[in-house]
Amino acid sequence: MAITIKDVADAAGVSTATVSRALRGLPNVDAGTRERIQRIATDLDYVISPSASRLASGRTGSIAVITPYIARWFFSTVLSGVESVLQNAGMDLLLMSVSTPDGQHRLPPAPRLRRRVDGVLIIALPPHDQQLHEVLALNMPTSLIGVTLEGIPSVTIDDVLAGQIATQHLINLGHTRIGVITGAPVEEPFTADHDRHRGFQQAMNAAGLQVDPALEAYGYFTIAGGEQAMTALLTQRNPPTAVFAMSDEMAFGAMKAMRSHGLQPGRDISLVGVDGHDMSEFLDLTTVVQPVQDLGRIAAEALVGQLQSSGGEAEADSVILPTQLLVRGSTSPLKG
Amino acid sequence: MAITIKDVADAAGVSTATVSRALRGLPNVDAGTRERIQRIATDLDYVISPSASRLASGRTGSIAVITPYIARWFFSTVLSGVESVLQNAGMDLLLMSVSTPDGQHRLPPAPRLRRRVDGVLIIALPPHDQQLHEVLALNMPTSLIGVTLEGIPSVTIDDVLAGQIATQHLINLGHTRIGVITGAPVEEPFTADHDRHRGFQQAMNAAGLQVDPALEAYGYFTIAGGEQAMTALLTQRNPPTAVFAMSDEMAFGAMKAMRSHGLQPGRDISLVGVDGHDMSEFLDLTTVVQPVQDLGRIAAEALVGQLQSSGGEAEADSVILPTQLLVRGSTSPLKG
DNA sequence: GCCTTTCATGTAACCGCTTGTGTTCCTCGG
DNA sequence: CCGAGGAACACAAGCGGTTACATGAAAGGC
Repeated sequence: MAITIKDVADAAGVSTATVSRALRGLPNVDAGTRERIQRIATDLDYVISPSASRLASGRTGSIAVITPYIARWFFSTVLSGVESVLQNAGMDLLLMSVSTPDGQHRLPPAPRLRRRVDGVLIIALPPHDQQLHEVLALNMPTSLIGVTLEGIPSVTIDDVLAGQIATQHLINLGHTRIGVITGAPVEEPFTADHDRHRGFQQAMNAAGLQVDPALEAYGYFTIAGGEQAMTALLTQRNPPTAVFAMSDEMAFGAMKAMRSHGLQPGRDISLVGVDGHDMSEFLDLTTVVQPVQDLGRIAAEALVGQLQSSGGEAEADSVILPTQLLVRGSTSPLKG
Repeated sequence: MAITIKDVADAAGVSTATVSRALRGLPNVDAGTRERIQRIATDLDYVISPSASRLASGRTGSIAVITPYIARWFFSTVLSGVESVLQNAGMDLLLMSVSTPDGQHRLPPAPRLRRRVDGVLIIALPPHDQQLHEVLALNMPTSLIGVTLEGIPSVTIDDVLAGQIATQHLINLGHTRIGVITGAPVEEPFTADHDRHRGFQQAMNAAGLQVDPALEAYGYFTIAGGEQAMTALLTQRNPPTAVFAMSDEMAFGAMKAMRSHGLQPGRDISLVGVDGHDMSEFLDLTTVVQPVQDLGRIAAEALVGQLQSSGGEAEADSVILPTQLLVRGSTSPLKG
């Protein structure tokens, strides 16, 4: 059997209680004793049993990250931000994905959370998602990333603003027939989606421009979806001269569609995305950059902080991180 | 306090032992009793305490996934495959990244593994990586993904073959001056890297072609690295007519470099990658597709299987998954 | 009809740590 | 010189399950 706290205690000639306190840095332990215990623990190659510690203390020292997708750029990038914080905090990161409309059958996450984690981080689940609410009903410390919900701490960007900035950029370039590639149909008012669209409309209205319903298409936040959406826009009787894609990946798809139609992004049609995806630079895509990794990092820090000062209820504050328009070659002034 | 197994036992008028057996599906429990207990447990909204269960049983029901990168395509895609399997198996997935040569300071994973997980999945750590060996020294059930190591179960593709296939494709198209963009310098014989290079050499030799050392460049498996490498190749006095990039992402970078030099992939220079990256179709890149998600899925299945039939030592078998050349527009016959 | 199995369940000893409640021994002010 | 206060530890009762072993009843064999 592996060696236990008892072995350390015996070797040090103290009680297990003292070892426990010494090793965890609690007060009321003589400096010399503590040092000796630490040395002995090291010598004995002692490792605390997390299960025992958790059972006794009631804290699990781990937090769950719930996400609809793992392999998509946005989500994995957020995840990497979260991971770095949790690693530094010495907490375990339990990763679990949830079923998505298009996805396979997955177990709902809520039952697997109870008694298993101290807190939950949820990445971009739509605000009315059932599984999201099941998790919230658990009433454990939770932080949302990329979505806001009344009363729940969250970290996001200002999606309305992002939509405005992108659209305004196109307007500034002289475009008036501006198309938009959104995520999913309105049945699914995914916050980012919805808010960016509002920003789009506000910018258009402010400029006195019409939003032509024929110039809206759904791209479902995927490359393939963006391609289809752009194809739909291009086959209009009167295609747009500029397009706002609500994510870079959809913009990539849109670029492909443009090329298939013999059009060149930035020359024949202007295109702006949102994200600051790794590949956007490579593809010379103008985009509204959001600090994706920071989204995860800051949410994780907030949650860890709340758990550690676990005394009072955390004031459910929502953090809003800044975005930045990055102009590249995919947008250019409207020609003649 | 949350309700415990004791409460269920009392409500059912049986002992906690019976509840434990009934709920876990162990034999020697009357069907009626089991059913009644299950119903009561559900009614009471009972959830087992993982910590208690783990402490008592000695099994943690969780496995760690160790990876150098979380946000890169290959790694997050493997991870998604792993996650789906573990979720179905009802196991917890602990995600931890390790320090990389270029990375920040991170705690070594080995100490955090002991007594905390039942098994470990390691994604593409170089075979001689110190942290890898620290983990292996723990001597717990482990499976490698994307790397092979004598005596350790692993799931990979045949990287030599992948290198051959890619190179042979270029040779078949009539190319003779073939450049190669590898990962890191030989100090770091990352398996995939090294093996793909061997495949490259074998194909070249078999065709009686010279491998010009001047036509080798390091791309470090990143887009930016690929771009630099390609730039280096293009500024040779006698540039290659075709290039084998050992990963799609490096190939993307290479494409960018080519465009910067006014060259078009597939017309002026042929380019083939390895991976089957999401974006490769979009960029019309010829590539050797590997089943990345399956890599993770199969490794996870093997590990879970080993843990469940935990009796005998698992025969440390290495699974090799097939690859497939996907010819697209980035490669074409050598022009007169 | 008696003895051996087999099945269903109970009993209770852990699993390894945390923490509230003592107990001792100093230190210090008055 | 005495009592109060506090620092440094020890004690021991959990935390909530699991599981080896014991028990009793029903079933089966001869």
